[in-house]
Amino acid sequence: MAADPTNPIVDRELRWQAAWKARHLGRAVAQPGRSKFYILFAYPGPSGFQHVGHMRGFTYADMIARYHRMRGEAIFFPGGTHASGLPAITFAAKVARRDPDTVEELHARGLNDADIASLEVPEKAARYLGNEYWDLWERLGLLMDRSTHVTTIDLDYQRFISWQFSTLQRLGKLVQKPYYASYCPVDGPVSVDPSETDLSSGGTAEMVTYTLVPFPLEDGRVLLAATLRPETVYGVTNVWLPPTGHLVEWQHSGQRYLLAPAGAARLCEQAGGTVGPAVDVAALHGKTVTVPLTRESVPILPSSLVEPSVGTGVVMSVPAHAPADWVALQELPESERAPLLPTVRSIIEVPEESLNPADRQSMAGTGFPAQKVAAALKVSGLKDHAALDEATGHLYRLELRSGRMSTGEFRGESVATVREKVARRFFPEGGLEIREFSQKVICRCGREVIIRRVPDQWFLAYGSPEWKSQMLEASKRMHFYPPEYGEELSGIAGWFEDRPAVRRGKWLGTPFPADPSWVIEPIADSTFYPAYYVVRRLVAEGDLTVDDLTPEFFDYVYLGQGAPPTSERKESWERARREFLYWYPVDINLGGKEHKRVHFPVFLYMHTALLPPPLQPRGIFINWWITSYTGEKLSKKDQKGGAVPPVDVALSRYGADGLRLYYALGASPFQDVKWEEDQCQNAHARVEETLELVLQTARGAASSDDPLSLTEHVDRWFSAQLSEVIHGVRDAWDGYDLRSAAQATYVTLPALFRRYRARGGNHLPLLRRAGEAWCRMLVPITPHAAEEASSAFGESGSLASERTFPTGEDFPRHPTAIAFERTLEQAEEDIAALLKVWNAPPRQLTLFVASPWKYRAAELVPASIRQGRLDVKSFIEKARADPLLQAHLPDLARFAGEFKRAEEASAVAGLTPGEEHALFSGARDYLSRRFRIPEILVLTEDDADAGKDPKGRRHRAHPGKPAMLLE
RNA sequence: GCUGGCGUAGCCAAGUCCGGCCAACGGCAACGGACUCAAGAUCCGUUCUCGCAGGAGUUCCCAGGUUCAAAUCCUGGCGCCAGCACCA
Repeated sequence: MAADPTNPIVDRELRWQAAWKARHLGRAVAQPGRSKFYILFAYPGPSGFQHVGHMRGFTYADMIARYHRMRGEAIFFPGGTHASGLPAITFAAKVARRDPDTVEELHARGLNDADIASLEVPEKAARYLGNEYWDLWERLGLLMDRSTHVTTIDLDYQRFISWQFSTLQRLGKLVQKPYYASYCPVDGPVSVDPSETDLSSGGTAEMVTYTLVPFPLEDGRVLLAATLRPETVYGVTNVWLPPTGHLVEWQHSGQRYLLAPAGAARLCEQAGGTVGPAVDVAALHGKTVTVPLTRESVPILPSSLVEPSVGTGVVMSVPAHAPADWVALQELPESERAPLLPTVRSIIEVPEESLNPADRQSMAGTGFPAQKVAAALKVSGLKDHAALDEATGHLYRLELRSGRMSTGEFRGESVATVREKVARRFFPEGGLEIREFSQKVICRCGREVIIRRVPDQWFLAYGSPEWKSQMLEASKRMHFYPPEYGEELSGIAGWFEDRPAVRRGKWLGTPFPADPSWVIEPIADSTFYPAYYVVRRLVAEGDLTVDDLTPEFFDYVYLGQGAPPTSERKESWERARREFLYWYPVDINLGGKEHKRVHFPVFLYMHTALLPPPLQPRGIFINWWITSYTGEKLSKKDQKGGAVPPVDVALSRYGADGLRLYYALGASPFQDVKWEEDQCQNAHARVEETLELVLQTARGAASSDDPLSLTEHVDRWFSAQLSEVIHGVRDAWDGYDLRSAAQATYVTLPALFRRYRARGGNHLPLLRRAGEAWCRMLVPITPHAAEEASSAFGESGSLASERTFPTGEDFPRHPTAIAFERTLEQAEEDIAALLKVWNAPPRQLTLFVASPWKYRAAELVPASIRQGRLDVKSFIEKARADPLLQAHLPDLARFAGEFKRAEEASAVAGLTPGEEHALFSGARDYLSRRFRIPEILVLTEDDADAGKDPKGRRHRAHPGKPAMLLE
């Protein structure tokens, strides 16, 4: 990736990045006796070029790491790429077919045709992209340790994964059982997912599982119907077969079943058995079969509703509850229909009160449920597929959600629970099912993808109650950002089941140690890797070799079992063990919200299985996404509402600091943000402004460690505010409240400096100290600007990034100064309000400070508050006893109500009349400038006479709230 | 359907856990002003309604409820988004 050094922003940032590198700031150095901080983000899969959305989380990780570094902790911030599975293969395939966008990107990055051709090899593509990612991270200013860089297809990583799986197997975390996998007869296992890496069509297909229901004929053969609603067997009136064509015999466990050829072929793949002779359907029409459970005899009838390619091509008819069956029944000739009608019966009831208004409409009228729904949705006949499907789906959901059986042995129980119980009755030795895709799935090779039973699939036993509770137990001791995720996790654990751990087929990954014909799947091999980063660094530095990475080595390093093999390896092995114990556990694992359901739970599962409690992870941080205007997760192709620039373009426009501030300031991390380039532009401008403002404070006095002695009000106020803001920023960082930290540092502080200047403040040593603190506060979010500012202060010997974060302790606090200033601010608001309704340009403003007796009265207010309100009676009592107030009793009654508000101001401020007068007198120039009022007078209520105040406004004055006269 | 999340002024987005300090942080955009020959940048101000005196009225998806007091708590409704299994 070519960064353009002629761009001044880029140039500045490259310079500081080089400086960090020269001082090895990203390098993880264990410092025994000092606390450490291990943070990582879920490594990305090398599936293409990264965009501004990906960088959001990565940048948060760096901000947090940088803050911890400034708290004096040793930092471990590694990174890698996850090439296992399909991403690299997908990318290599795009290169191989010379996808125009991909080729253009590669050319733009300076690759020639030969380079591009080499990327057709997935492993090479993965390594190339991995390096690109790292370059990009460094350009963003992330201070990471590049010696940890690993790709999951590296040999050493595979050694590690191999150990992980042998160990899991030893611990009994792997179990073998049958599994139904999508499978191409030519290419073997394929993945059915919307990205269609393996497919030419059908990526959105879902796997549908039908229950099989046996209907014995008199001759012993069994018609095999397929259904999604086995509980409706109690309402069967007949069996449907296609009008023409043939069925085949399927012989399985000693039975002769009859079903359509497509279904028989599927069952052979999924359950075994063999296909026997064909049988013409016409020979079956009119015969009778026995309904299971009810033992009734019902006829076999032809109907065009049967689709031979779906299910078994045999359908059990339940006219009362299946709209299609009802309609088919109506379309039968009268001679066949008449005898059937009396047998139609409802077997499921939906209580009236569980219907919502829409349901109620569809279930209006009389008749059977299927009849009513078909009528409500205006189903015109069997050919009216759209309406029929809708009617079927509607009734299916309604009865599943709220229906109860009204007949049979499960009478009164809910449909949802009865469904499975009934299915088990048909085949006591274990239910027969047939699985198929909801739409045709075609492999890249052109063959149709089928579902095949894999009898000996290995699973990770996440469903195991002990393992599950171990995992949840560990999660209770963790910190989650946002905290709600902790709660959510126990919900996720509720449905988390065993997951396939390995598979056969073409994808990248580590061979399964127990049987190398399997490859370990990509989630299982990407959740314990934080442990490997520690070792990887030592391999990269040459302290360890790939040959060292034996199972015994990992037992020794991670589990503390065994001993180094030879005396010359002893030291290296021991060092690896020490480093691991130093850096572990993981303090924060950060990832996008897509990882909530799989990656993070498995990350915890793996750690609880393999490591003792003290080494369990301490925290998980989840960031939401940058989305496009349509609310979709952002991708480069989705550019509605404005083009999304590639990261390097965004970097040259807004700088790394601009982007970083955008991420931090735009929204809380726990919220999707719509991509708006204006916001970036603004963030960039704000960085430059802030830098400029900091640089201004650099001029003047030299640095000094002496305590500041402040005598002027504005200086005291400024110092006190700084102390408050800095403490607030520290608190925000401690809670990883990035947005508040950013807002205080880049919005509140600049405003504070401006007001200080506007109020005439110019205490150089104070400004100097404030500027130095500010520089360091800029480091976590905008590190390049921070270095630039810091160097302007002439601080040498160290970089801002290696200093400590300000504590605010060296700014004297003056609580009353803040309250005084607030009094002034309140007066400013009042003046502004007056000016708003004042037409002419103002000539003069007179401020009247309240009479001393009002201050005295205000002091009595707090003692007279009853249930949050001023109790006027007791207030007057108290005043009556005070000599100063006796003369003003009538006024007191009039002002009592208003005192409530005015009291707040003066009680906080602790103002005396003299102080208030001095405060406003001192602010005359400032107010005059700010409001463009030529003349400002400050009088007291008592020393003004009626001639100066004809409307008597001066009597509105309260302590802390002067009366005003605008002329 | 299940599970989770969300609905705040023109747009983005804080606040909601722990009710009052909220006409509601911040940003964008727009408008006015300063500066300028001009534009841009920058700075100041305004942007729910009304008001020639610092005030009043009406707001935080909708409808109820609790409370002296609700964007915030409770009940019901409407609407939007994501994940749902091998896909990292």
